Amino acid sequence: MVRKPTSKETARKPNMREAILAAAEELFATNGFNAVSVRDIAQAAGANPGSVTYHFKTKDGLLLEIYRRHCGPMNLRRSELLAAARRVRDLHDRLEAIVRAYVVPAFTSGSDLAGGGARFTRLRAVMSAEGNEVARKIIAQTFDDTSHAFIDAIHDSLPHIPRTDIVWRSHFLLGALYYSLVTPDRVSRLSRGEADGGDPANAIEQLVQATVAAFQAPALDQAAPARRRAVASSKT
Amino acid sequence: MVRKPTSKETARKPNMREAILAAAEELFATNGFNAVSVRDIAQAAGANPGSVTYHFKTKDGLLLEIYRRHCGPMNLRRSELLAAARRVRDLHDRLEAIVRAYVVPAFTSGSDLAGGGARFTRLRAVMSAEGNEVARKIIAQTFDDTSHAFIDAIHDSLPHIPRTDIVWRSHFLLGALYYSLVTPDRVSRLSRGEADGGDPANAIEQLVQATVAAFQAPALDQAAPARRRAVASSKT
DNA sequence: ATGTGATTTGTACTATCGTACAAAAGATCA
DNA sequence: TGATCTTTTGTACGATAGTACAAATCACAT
Repeated sequence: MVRKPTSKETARKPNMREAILAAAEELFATNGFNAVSVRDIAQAAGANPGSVTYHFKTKDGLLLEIYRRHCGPMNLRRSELLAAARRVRDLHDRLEAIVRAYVVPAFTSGSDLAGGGARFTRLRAVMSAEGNEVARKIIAQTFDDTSHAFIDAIHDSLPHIPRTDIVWRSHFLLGALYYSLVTPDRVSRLSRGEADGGDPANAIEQLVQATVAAFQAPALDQAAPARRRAVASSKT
Repeated sequence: MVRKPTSKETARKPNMREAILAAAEELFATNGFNAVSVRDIAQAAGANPGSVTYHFKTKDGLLLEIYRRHCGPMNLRRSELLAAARRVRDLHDRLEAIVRAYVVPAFTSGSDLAGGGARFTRLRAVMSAEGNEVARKIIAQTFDDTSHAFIDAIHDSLPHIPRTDIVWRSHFLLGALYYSLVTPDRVSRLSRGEADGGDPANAIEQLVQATVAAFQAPALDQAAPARRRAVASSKT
């Protein structure tokens, strides 16, 4: 007995469910979790508030489903790009390729693309800032593997830099990445219109170039982090 | 007629007002604006909910007062440090001093210190992520001058780098700074306990060193940002 | 001591929150 | 067509939100 894919076991009318997910993603990403009500989401999706409860049971459940929808494909894409990057021979080129593999999927603009997309990355940034519990749990258990893989890859291409420094610098990378997606207008404002903070290609190039240089910075001596030669010499 | 400073025109009992401000700052910085209720703040400060209304009128007014309290002193401190940094002769040392002047006040741990402090910086990070309107307004009109001063100073010490690139990189710096204060535990986790993400001195050194290197990265050619030499060929 | 203005308390009001649930509507197949 | 299941709607409930306000309390000058 062959079941038709259109009827029972999947949703009969997936449009509304998808519309709610998209609306919630957009609203959460721009306003935070607590500032957005279920009614706001329903209205933005052209649905009834009760429909949200029907599909996702709770507001937390809705957020959880957004994460479930994106995490897998995004990590897969990153893994593919990372594997390709690791095959680059030249160490400097490899480093740049690795950084690019980390950054590019986060900036994908496609709405339903497997890359995850800028909107989902921005959502993660906002949830992380709000200390959202649901997000914190799913992030730690989903992204840490990927993060370790990237850190290891970077470490391989920069053997003389201690792992600790690489962790810090990749942390800075993620922070810069998040912030670029959260307030792109600030770049436009501070550059007096000369740069478009909202242009993904621009942001990616700037971020990759700056980050590669940051990774290549000399290692910090662990023992005495406070005493550094540079600033003490002439003034201060 | 000489008025005594202790009585009428100031608050008679500033303790409670200060306690409310401190509690609100702490709660907003860790949970976001909307997740924290006036009653939560009052309870944390050992005060009555009505007391918050009395001193600050509205919840927005409370947030506004927190910003008013910190912005002035923090920018003053940064200006002092920046002025000192600009007097450094060696260009590389000067760059490091400038970055340090930007970073250090943001990490100050003192509770009522003029530096502004890590808690206030974290608050700004969270408000920025939430797209808080009150914060957005006061930030744009208070911090942009300082940001421009730093950008100009960095530009002076790196004349061959276009201003646009410097804007981007200082944007990344702020993002990294924010993120380090928002989720310091992530550093500890990813480094498997080898680094303490919560240690301000450590974070400052790592951030300064990585950022100086990022600023010193070669300039991006504005015309063709997509085509870069590094990744296409085998060597640089 | 007492009056006076500044603060704190207690409480209440209205709005909105997340969620539940019964009824209506739509779809699918015998 | 009618039976049955899924989805959508409409509405309601209890909890909690921000804020207002009168009464109580406090600190201090006279």
